[in-house]
Amino acid sequence: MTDASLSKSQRAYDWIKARIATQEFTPGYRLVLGTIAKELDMSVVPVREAVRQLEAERVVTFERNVGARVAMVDDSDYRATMQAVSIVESAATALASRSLTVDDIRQARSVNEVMVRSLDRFEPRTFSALNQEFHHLLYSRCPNHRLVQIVDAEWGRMSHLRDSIFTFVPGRAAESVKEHEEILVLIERGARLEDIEAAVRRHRTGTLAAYLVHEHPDETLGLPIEDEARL
Amino acid sequence: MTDASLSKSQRAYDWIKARIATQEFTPGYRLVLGTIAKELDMSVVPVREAVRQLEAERVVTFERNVGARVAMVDDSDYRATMQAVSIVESAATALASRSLTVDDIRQARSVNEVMVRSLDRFEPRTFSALNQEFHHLLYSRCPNHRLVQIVDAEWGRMSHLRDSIFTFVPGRAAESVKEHEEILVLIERGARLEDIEAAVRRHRTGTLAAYLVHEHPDETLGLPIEDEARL
DNA sequence: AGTCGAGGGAATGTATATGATTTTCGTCAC
DNA sequence: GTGACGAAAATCATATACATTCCCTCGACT
Repeated sequence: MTDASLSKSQRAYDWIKARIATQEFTPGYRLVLGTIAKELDMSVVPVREAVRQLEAERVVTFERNVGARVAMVDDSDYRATMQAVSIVESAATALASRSLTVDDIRQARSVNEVMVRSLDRFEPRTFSALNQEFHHLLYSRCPNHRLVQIVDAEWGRMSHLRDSIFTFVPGRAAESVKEHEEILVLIERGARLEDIEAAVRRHRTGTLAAYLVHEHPDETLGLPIEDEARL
Repeated sequence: MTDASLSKSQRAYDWIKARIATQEFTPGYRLVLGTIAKELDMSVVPVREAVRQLEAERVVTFERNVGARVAMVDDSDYRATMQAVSIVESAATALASRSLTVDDIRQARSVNEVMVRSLDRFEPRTFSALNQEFHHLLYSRCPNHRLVQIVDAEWGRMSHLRDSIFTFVPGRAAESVKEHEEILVLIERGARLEDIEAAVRRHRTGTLAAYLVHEHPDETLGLPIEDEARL
């Protein structure tokens, strides 16, 4: 048993989520309550509860009297989520900037330096993990805890369900680490919050735009390009 | 029976949520599964599921082996949520602006005019409902559906759990409707998205700040005032 | 080919047992 | 008499097994 101190529904939750994270359950996979229950040696009720929790997180989709399957993330979903992240995370980073210690900055810079060095033997998954770590260091100190929660939730969902954006656009990596350093400098200088926010949003929007251009050259986020760039 | 076509857990969900909305269940109220189950003439399982859905929406808090109670919204929670709304909604409104029809604008303006006329016999609840309607008209057309979901969720939670902000600061109402008109003009003119976003955010931040000054003159959102104003 | 109906599989719901937590109450020390 | 500690009981969440209901599939019949 994984941990007897956890409730069964919690164990079921962790178990399912782990399978999704390791791609053992890929998007579209049918989650059958009875099967999972037998596998975990429990009745269906805790499993059902776990599944509905995951539904609330939008990690699985659920249909009445039919069942659950691992959520599909189509492009429009992906773009929408990433744009939402860019908006909320940039605000959170700006709000966090005044609470960052010199040690926080040092840590973030050291992560970014690892990213720079990793550009040679480029590994999208590793790079993405480092990228997430870098950004998390910068926004997680945000005094508005709710903003942090929103960013973590949205980001987490994507990393479970989708490959890293750098899998599709490895060329963006070099530009990305350069912008990271610029953001760090802005924070160190105590730049205006709106400038920090704008810089982070441009950085994130740029990465997303690189993906869009590469994968879907004909589409935008639903707006003329010139507007796109401004937001 | 309310509606036989709904699942029991759905009925339980609606029933509980309605009670919270009508203040019959006030924050802190203990939700006892068995009692609710008997009241609704069903077993505890659907009730339990409904409660956990509400937990996922952060409308109730849940403690293992103890039970659920209607969530308390303390000031810091309230401020954090409202700040998050101001950030996301302003972005959503800007992104929606290009999709608004002249009829949408006309409708919004007419709602705002009702608000203006209601300033004489001021009713915080009614005014707040109109306010929500006004803003919803402007952001709900946002092509990024996720942003709309986030705003709706956060806003909905507050209106269930808390009295309108205008209950505390009725004096803000007049200023508010004036800013609404300014926002409408910006949208009509096809102003830059960043300007629309900034205007909406200032508007919302201003309302929140009015509340803070009134209720807690000594506190800020965790930042020096000058930074506060900028974001 | 299209519709109706039977059957299997899986989700939903009930009744009941189990287990954890909180409260109550009685006893003992001060 | 008052306060504190501990045990027992009540309360309620958690989990199981079983029953029911629903949806989908597949095959027969028109």
